[in-house]
Amino acid sequence: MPEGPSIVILKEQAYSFKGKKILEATGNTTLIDKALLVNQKIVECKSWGKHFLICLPKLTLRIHFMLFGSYSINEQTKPNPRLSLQFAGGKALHFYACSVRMITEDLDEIYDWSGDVMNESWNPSKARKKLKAIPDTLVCDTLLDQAIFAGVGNIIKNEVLFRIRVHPESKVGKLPPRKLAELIKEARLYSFNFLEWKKAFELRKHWLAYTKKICPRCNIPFIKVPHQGKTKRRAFYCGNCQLLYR
DNA sequence: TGGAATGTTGGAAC
DNA sequence: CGTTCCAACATTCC
Repeated sequence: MPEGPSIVILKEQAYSFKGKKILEATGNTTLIDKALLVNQKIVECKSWGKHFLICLPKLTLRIHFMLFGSYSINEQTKPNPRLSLQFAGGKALHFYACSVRMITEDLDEIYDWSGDVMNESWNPSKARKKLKAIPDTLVCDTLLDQAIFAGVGNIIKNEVLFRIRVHPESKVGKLPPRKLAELIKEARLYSFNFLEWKKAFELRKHWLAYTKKICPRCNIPFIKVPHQGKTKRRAFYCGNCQLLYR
């Protein structure tokens, strides 16, 4: 559930709770004072990268699903929610196995919306500038850097690199300008494809690289690296058609 | 059925 | 003192 597009889906589902008052807040979270939430109205629902944000008049709830987190709407589908918010008419939001935090600062001070690949104010030139500053970093690590590509996760990383035919262990500073531009463009483009496929419950069938064994372009076995780069995440790539720049 | 995985943090270690 | 490494968190699937 964790990559950026999935959080956008949640945000859109949560829009129907805007203007509704929290009647009760329960759950096993210890990091927030649940009493502060009661009788507060949801003013807005936002997302930044993998963060889901529920805005109340005086504070914002930040939900991060980590690796295992999940949610359900209205019906509680699992035991021991981390946080449950009850509304009138039996409506509810339930969050499981996630990190819940309270934000009291102005969101615009904390979040650079232009760094979120799913955001309408996504700024490719800023991403390019950030990448130029870290030329020796492996591209696989740059895609997972939330300060550059907020919302991109390991599935998107593998798919983007396959699409643009770049070996994950290429140094970002060695990419020709056109490839660098492609990297930035595809990070956003693929994320929106991911969003549409996920909405249609057909995400997996569109995977070309992630968890795949054979390269669909070359028909030869993919290389699988269990813990690649500084981020130590799974990599699936073709040693033939994904070029190594170094 | 043990191990690994769509992720991040915080503190130890160097 | 800055950087790097690793355990911890906690659920689901194969």
